[in-house]
Amino acid sequence: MEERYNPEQIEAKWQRYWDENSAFRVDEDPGRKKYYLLEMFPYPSGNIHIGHVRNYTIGDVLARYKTMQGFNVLHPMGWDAFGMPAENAAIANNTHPAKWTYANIDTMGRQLKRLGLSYDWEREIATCRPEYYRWEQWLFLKMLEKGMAYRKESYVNWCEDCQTVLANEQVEAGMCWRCGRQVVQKKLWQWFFRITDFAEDLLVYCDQLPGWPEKVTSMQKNWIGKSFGAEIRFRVENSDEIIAVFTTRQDTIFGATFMCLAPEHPMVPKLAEGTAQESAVADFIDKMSHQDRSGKAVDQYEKEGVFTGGYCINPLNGRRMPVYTANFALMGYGTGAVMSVPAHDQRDFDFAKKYGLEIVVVIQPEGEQLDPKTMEAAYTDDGVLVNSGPFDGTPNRQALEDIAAHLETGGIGKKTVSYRLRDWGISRQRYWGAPIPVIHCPDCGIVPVPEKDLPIVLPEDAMLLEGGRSPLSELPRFKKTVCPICGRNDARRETDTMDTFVESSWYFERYCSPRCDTGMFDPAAVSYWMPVDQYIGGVEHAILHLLYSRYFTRVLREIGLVSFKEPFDRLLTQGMVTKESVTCPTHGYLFPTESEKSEGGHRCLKCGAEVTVGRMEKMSKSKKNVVDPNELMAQYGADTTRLFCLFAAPPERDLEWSETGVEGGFRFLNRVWRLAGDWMEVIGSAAPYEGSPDSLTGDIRDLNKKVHQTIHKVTGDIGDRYRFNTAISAVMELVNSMYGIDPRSGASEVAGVCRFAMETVLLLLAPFVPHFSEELWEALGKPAGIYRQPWPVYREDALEKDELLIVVQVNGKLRSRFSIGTDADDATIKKTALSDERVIPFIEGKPVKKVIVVKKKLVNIVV
RNA sequence: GCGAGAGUGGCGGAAUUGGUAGACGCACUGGACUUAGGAUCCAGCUCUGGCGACAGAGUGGGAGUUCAAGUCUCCCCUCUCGCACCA
Repeated sequence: MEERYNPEQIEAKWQRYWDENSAFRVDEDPGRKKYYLLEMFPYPSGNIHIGHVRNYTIGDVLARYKTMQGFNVLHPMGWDAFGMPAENAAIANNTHPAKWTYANIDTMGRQLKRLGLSYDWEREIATCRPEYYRWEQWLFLKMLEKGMAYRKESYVNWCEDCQTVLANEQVEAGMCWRCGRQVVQKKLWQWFFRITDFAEDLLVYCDQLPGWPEKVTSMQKNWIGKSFGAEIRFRVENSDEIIAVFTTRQDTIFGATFMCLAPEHPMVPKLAEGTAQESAVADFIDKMSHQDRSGKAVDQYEKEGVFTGGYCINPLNGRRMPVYTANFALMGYGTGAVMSVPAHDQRDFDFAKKYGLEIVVVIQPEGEQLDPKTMEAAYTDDGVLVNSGPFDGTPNRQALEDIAAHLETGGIGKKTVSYRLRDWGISRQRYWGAPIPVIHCPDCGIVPVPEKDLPIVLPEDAMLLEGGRSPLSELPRFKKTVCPICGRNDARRETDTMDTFVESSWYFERYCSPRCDTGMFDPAAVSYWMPVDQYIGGVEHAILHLLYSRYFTRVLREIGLVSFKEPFDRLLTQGMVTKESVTCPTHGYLFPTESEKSEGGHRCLKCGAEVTVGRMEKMSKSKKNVVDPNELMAQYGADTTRLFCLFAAPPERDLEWSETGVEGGFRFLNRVWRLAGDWMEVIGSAAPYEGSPDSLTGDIRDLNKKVHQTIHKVTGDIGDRYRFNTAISAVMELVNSMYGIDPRSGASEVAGVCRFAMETVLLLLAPFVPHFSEELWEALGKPAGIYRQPWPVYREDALEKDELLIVVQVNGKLRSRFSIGTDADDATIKKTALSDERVIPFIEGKPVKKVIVVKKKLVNIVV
């Protein structure tokens, strides 16, 4: 073996070896237990970043570990290749999204291979290829047939910059999730998936995902947003029209003094028609359509509204309630109509104060007398009903039930539940996506593309129009088509494409049979591999991607293609990678090289001002705190890069990047390398010691035990707990104790135990630093392929301690400790403790009240 | 406001079931080897007092349960993340 550890050379060598031997190729094998390990596939943005490195390294450790444990491990990789960044890049560089995407796939594929990840590259997929999205189009047709996909005209979130519709999930705080521009409302015909049909099922099963972080399931539950209440019908005065409201507080209905409708509510213009309010209402509606009415900006908007000119009647007390349209009423929740109870709802209270509307108290708290004239805020807690006719005196919790029942018998309303979840709008007025396979015929209307005509291929030679608009609607050879039903030749092909979240909602099933050309996947392959045993990715996908994937699995089940309900058995959400940022008061974020440490702190090299160092922030180009994995791998190699990502923090926590920490990892590998070199002469030809520890003595006996204990510890840390940081530190400890051993000394078993220790270190390190382990494994004279070696097994009898270390406490305080033979009984231990010379001064002259002996561990003397 | 998580040395983090707080690593300090060391090896490293053996304090703060609490219970503080005019 080489004297010096040269990662560049050995990493290239073993990557070539794995590649040439298709080392990680797998097939279905009913005789072996399968394990499907999946990391969230990347968007081919151009370069891998450190977050990818962390994500894929965590997955690779588990994949390699499971392989060594004897599982048939499916570990695939592919590309989430459709989407807007490709279009943006195409505009910026005057190229084509396809060209840009395929070039990036090529580059990033090489970078991932440079990390030594154990993927079955023969299963690589890219969602922008017709072979892939053709089956998505096929599924769309199935969903259309089953009524799971439908078209409706509706208000949608529209981004002026991106010239496209955004799903609710893609609106963050009222802004476009990609460009940050304020979202406006626009009415368009859109395709939807009926995800709300599964709202209850998706919610219920959140509690049956024990392998998921609670954080994620609770976010999903929150997103689905189930609330219990009642739907109540209010009659419009002098009309047959009915306005239905959804409320969770039907107990306060006698206190409802007015009503608020969302500006988009269809009743608003009807009520205003012919009244003095007509133009004021029209102005308000117009104003609201330009205003951001969700998210953060909301705090800044005062509650405002306009009287519509109409009234409705409170069905329980006949009160004449003015109907307003108000900015805080949302068309997207409940029925878009709110029965306003100012005394018991803060929003309604504010609104009533502003517009001088009446406040009627209907719930009195115990021992207090609320007076509408002096109230400064709504009273939202429990109490007893007043001013509520027959319900006076009822506790409000009880009244919730009673009033709901009363409404139901009177045919005025019913108990109901409302979900926050909306149907999934999937239409995108974008080019770089999977075309929606339908045809618009002037005679036949919406016509599904016949299955035999799939795929509808996205023309890859069309260039984007100015502003990034989709060329599809202006490309006659795509748009113009013949109606498959009536044969009219002026039918129009749908030019919207699908949301990219559609592709990522089933890719994990495609991996099971990625080249299947008879369906979305081969059912036998899917039934062997699915569900995914372990899924790993960023928490940023906690709602969107994971909820859609769960939904799609239900769709596939409904259609009869799969028999399971949940796609991902266990989920690990890894933390992000952070690094300290440097900020200058005038120049903003600085690269590390743009500031200098000097007396009195760090200074900006541009202006000399004192800079702020040390805030840990997510790595990003704009914060100038990124670490380039390519540079790291060039400097230290893939193994060190992997090692640090695993060692610095447990997977689910944020990882603080530290340059000196990386060097520490590199130092450790060098330390093992040197030790192997030192020992090689002695252990190179020795047989590993496999016997019982009983025939060993002294240091070498201790070492042998330490090796077994380390196997035990590392196996538990990787397999049960996913604590790679402590697994690595256990191996470091073992290596440290190996440094204290002279393999050339003493007993005849020394060489064998040392050989065993070294082999074990390499096997335990194999999932973490695979190239390094392969190289030294080979240097030990072993055949290449440590990745397929069985995982080491510990001997139970070697885990037992030779001596017990007993801790002695007096009144719970540590006072002494002593070693004693393992056969010592509690009485002996107690006696030894009581006569311990360091214990005596603390118990002398005091009566011993009680002595607690914890088996083989501790004595506590209470005086 | 609602939901989730976190708070331990100078730093990242250990402590798996209530039982030795600070494993492992980084930084720092000292020593060895060396022409030299930013290489390597050995040692030290929570705080306070003491030359020292030792003693006292100590896991965000406060109470409690217990022979024993970083760990369990209650209250409070701080931070991070998610959702939020949700009727």
